[in-house]
Amino acid sequence: MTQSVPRSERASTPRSVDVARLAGVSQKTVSRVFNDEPYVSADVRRRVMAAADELGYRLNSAARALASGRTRSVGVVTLGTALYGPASLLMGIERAVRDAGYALRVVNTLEGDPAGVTGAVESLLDQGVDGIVISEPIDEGAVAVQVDVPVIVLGASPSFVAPRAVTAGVGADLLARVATEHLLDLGHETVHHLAGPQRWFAARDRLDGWRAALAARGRREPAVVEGDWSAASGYAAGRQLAADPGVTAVFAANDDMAIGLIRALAEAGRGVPEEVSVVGFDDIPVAAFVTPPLTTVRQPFDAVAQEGLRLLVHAIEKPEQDLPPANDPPVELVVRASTAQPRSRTIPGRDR
Amino acid sequence: MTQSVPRSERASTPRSVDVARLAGVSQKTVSRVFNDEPYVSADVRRRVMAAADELGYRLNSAARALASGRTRSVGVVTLGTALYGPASLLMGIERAVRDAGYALRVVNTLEGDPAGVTGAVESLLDQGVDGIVISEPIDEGAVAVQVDVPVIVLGASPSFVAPRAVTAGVGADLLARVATEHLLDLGHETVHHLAGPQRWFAARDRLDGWRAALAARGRREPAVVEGDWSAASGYAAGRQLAADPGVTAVFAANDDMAIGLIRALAEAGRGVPEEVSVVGFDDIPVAAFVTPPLTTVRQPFDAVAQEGLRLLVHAIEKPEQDLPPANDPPVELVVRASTAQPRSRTIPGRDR
DNA sequence: ATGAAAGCGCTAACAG
DNA sequence: CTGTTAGCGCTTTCAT
Repeated sequence: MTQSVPRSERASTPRSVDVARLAGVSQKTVSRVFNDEPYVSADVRRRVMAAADELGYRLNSAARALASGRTRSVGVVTLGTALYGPASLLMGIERAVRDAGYALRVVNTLEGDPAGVTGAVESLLDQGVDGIVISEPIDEGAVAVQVDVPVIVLGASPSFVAPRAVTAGVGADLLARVATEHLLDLGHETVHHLAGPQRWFAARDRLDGWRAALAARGRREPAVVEGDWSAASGYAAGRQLAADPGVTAVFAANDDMAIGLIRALAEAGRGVPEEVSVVGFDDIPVAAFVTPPLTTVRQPFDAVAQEGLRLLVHAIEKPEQDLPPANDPPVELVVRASTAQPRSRTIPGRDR
Repeated sequence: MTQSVPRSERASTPRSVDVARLAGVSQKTVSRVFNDEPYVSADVRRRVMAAADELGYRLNSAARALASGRTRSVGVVTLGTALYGPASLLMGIERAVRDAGYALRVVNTLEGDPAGVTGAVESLLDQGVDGIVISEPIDEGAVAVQVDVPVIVLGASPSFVAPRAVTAGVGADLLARVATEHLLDLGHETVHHLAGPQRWFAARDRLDGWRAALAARGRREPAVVEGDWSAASGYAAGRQLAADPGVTAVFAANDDMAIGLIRALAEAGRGVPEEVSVVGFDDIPVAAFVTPPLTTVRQPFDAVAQEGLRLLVHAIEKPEQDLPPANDPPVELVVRASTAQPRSRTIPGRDR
């Protein structure tokens, strides 16, 4: 006999057949109702829903995925840091994914992880996602996997390559350009740059924007100082920059570094903004409340996430169509008290 | 004829039968190899792996989940904020989940979301997770769903109820107690508290710890000022507290609020730490670099996540066994420059 | 507008 | 140590 109680208890959770039986319809009809398919009379739909409710029925996503070949989920590869930028983007992605009707699976790549992005993507593929978001990646060369689902890279330069991959930009270069121009507009001869780690695309973009702004006005390009995003590295850079009297304006690639920088400057007796102006990047929550309140650039994380997801979902659901045009997210410079005109400008008769 | 080409192209991805055929074994053996089951000869294992490699075979997780009844994934419900604390915890959870061999699915509950935690849990259940982590929840009353998988609540007081739910504590009350005692030890008569929003368990725990510390020494308990975690709310609270000359020490429930508070105090001419000592909570990355460097309490996010996951995995994999004892994560007070002895103590010919 | 039948690719249970 | 058989609960395809 094979009629015996199969697997475990069997008294378990209800399946669609149970609902069908109770509603007096076929199992397929239950499926139709739960998938919002057409050709189900309002009455039947109601009866099915009632039966499902009574039983506490829940669609089995594994069975659904197996039968349909789609998991209705997207995976995101993140850097695994609580840094304000990446964390904000992740939250934006979660929201956008959910709004699009997908579930979200997350895999981090720890810095220094040998498997890196490739390993993370692989793990997502094992899980069977319908699409992949790579958030703020660092440069590790191309991803060495055969990826057969659409991939979108958020916040990387378009040079990031992968099959079926598109890029949706934070446009950090533009933002960096705006920050640099603000300093130039105030009258500074040139602007120094406290860059992020150059393995990060996000850091490189900011460097590019800074460079472009200087070049556009024919200004001298000072040597770049590189930090690691941390306030501590900003502090170290600040000690170095404080020693150079030619430094009157610094654009830091993120707010944490800017804060460390300002502290080092202050300790060295070079007040901000009296002697040196500083612009940060991100507009972290405390930026308006540190001393001095930080002029910074705000990134539109939610907009970037939404935009990226729009493209990804399009690629998933309409594979044969071309991608819709990308919309550029808004740019915002928040001017506070850490930037001012250079001294030589405010007190004309030479420097003070 | 049913022999015609079924579903789509069929030239698609390889399945375990394909691997089996190529390796000259049965399909079940392939399954054995991929599940690291015993009783497979080294030779067969090698052949199977080689065949899988050649074909680019990947286990189909949906089929596996359907057949086994387990998804090998855990879901996490988070608050959807980039605040340092919650974001750090999330990263810790991701790591712990992956280390435990599970995949991670994430659902946020936006503050003010009508569906709330219940909706988030529901969505995780729809996705078919094996276990659920609820991270740093806010109080919405009990979760109104029939949950048939283990649930662990991170950073909530044990009063949070749900079927099969256990709590792994951040032990924020203990940490808050340490912070308060530090201030008392410095000689302050009492300590004011700038609390977080009381709907958050995390905020309540800190309040409790503060209260306990005062009570233990028989100190007067000043009125609590409540903020919303933001530096802006800390600033507002600071303006209020600055007006009260009796305030010589404040314990803020997080660093952001502490920073806003310090700014307001400074603007009101009440220097930190000369006139007022301030302790924060979290040790955010910039805490050491703001002015003055912030004395704060560091939460062991990774340890909490690991500990929580250990319990959850135990509950998933050995449902009939009792939970192992919980290990209390380490406590750390980071003393920097925002705290000092009160003036009245340092000036008179008394102490020192 | 509804139903019947046939898998989706894998693991479980039991033989050998 | 290895293979056989029977589903897991749903969607697909094709009838009706």
